[in-house]
Amino acid sequence: MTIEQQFFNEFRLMYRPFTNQLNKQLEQYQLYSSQWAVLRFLIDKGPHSLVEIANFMSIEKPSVTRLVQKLVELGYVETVAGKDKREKVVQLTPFGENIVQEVQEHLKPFLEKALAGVSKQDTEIASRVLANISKNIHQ
Amino acid sequence: MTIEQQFFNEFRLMYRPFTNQLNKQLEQYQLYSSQWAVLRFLIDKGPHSLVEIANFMSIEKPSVTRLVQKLVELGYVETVAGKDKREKVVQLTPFGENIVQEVQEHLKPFLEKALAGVSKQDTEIASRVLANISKNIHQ
DNA sequence: CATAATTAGTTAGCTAAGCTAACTAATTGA
DNA sequence: TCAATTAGTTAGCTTAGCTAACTAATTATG
Repeated sequence: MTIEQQFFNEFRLMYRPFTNQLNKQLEQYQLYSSQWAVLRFLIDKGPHSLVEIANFMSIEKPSVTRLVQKLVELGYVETVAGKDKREKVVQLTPFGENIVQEVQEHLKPFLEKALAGVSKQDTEIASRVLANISKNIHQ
Repeated sequence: MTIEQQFFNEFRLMYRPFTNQLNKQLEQYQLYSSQWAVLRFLIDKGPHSLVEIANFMSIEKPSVTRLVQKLVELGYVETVAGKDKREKVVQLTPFGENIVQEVQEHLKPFLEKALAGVSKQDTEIASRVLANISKNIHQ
């Protein structure tokens, strides 16, 4: 087995258990990891349209529509008119911003436990490797 | 954003595009990435029962039943009696072994392209980080 | 040793997290 | 001006799981 194969193997083996555990951590906020990813994007990069969210997350527009609909229902985000009459800009509500802060705090020990025994340097390297792959794969 | 958050962010952002592209690569063999993961396990670790496959992949037994059913249909694997009358041991057919070799070869350039610009050392580090997380997360 | 508990596997039906196709409404460009 | 493009939606499908409830076989216990 080549090192490339090894890497993608480990990647796949980690994905499901991690996402399951993350979803458990998010349950009390009525969030799934996919919805949380949208909130994370909004807090990190500010308000964005649905198409921009879709592009960033590499998912299709209808998927974003549903994620955002759910987050609106929960009162975590709201949509406002964009520069177009077509465009809808999604932004966090004040309540949503509080929730995001709270979730960040709540997740901290979980993420730290997941990375226990891994040095900052190695975490950074792994992070860069993943970003690099995204870049290589894109298009 | 902490480095831990950054890492898991990159992880999530990479997952879908990578899996989509991998599924495209596997299409000509009538395989999905989940089925390919089973074949990979069998070629690497030899014949195993359904429960053993489930444990290794961190998925539930019914999910394995379906994956294996499909692989049997394709003629890539067969099941033989285990030491028990209950146990079914899954093993590659000679045809399946050929296919796995062929797929490995076919995927090589794809995986190399995905990891282009990443050093062997960094790939290894990232690989170890992922394995470490799997270990930390496990139950 | 009989029966209770456990284990391997299956079936049925559900869910998360996407997808494509086809549409409307608004905008842009030839 | 009207054709093409773009933002967003709805409907319905798919992958890759899941849980609950079951059968058949095995193991442990009173």
